[in-house]
Amino acid sequence: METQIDLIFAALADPTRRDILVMLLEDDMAVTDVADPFDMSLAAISKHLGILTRAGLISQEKRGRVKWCKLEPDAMRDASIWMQSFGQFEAVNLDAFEEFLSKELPPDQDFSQT
Amino acid sequence: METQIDLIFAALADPTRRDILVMLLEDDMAVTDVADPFDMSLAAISKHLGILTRAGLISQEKRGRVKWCKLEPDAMRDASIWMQSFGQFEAVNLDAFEEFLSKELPPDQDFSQT
DNA sequence: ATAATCGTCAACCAAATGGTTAAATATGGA
DNA sequence: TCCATATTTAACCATTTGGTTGACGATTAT
Repeated sequence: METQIDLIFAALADPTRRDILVMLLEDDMAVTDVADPFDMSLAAISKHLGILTRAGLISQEKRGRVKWCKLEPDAMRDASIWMQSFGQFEAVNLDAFEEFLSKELPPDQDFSQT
Repeated sequence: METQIDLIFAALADPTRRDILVMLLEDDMAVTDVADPFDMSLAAISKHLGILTRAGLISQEKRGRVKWCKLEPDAMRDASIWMQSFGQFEAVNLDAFEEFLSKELPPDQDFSQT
């Protein structure tokens, strides 16, 4: 079973898809316009957009014959939070702290006479 | 050409590898001990560790016959920063802001007489 | 010296990925 | 109605991915 975070990281792993997200930062875009700067078929871009959509990173809405792509930053936030919370745990990694202490104060050192 | 950030996001896309990273948060571990909780061959875990290593997310050091795996949180930070800076740009997305304004103040409204 | 442990490597496999081209489906405009 | 535009779908292809098993090299223990 593929979780949402699996889909988000997998989507972000491709440079074309990250570029698309950056483009959408500027403004909502039609599929054709998204495809324009890339040296790749429209069908390929359409697939990339499908992957971004399934990951929840963008949404697509059809108005008339053009389908508009819109950034959905909340989805990105989920993965970002995973990483940041990871950093939080890292900050309180007791073992690393203990190792640090053991280097500062070698365990066999005797302070009882000082 | 695969950039470091490609490798990092691809590495994070697999739940087994994310689990391994969480385990390494606790302490450095031998390959065999990393593999233990997983219902998967040692060789498979060895491959996952190789992918994490190439992404720079962990490092491996062989002491005697055991190879120790160690978390390298700096690498994660690169991808985290990509996402966060993305959020920064989003915060100053002028077009979205303009759209917000246009909803609050319909453009054909006439304030000249008030 | 022999045996057990730690880990990788090679060969293989099925499924997923990222691309192509060509045809099909809407929808909009003349 | 007929043509052009916008986008997806289908079929295909090469490569990558995530897993397996079995053999192997290196190290440690008996």
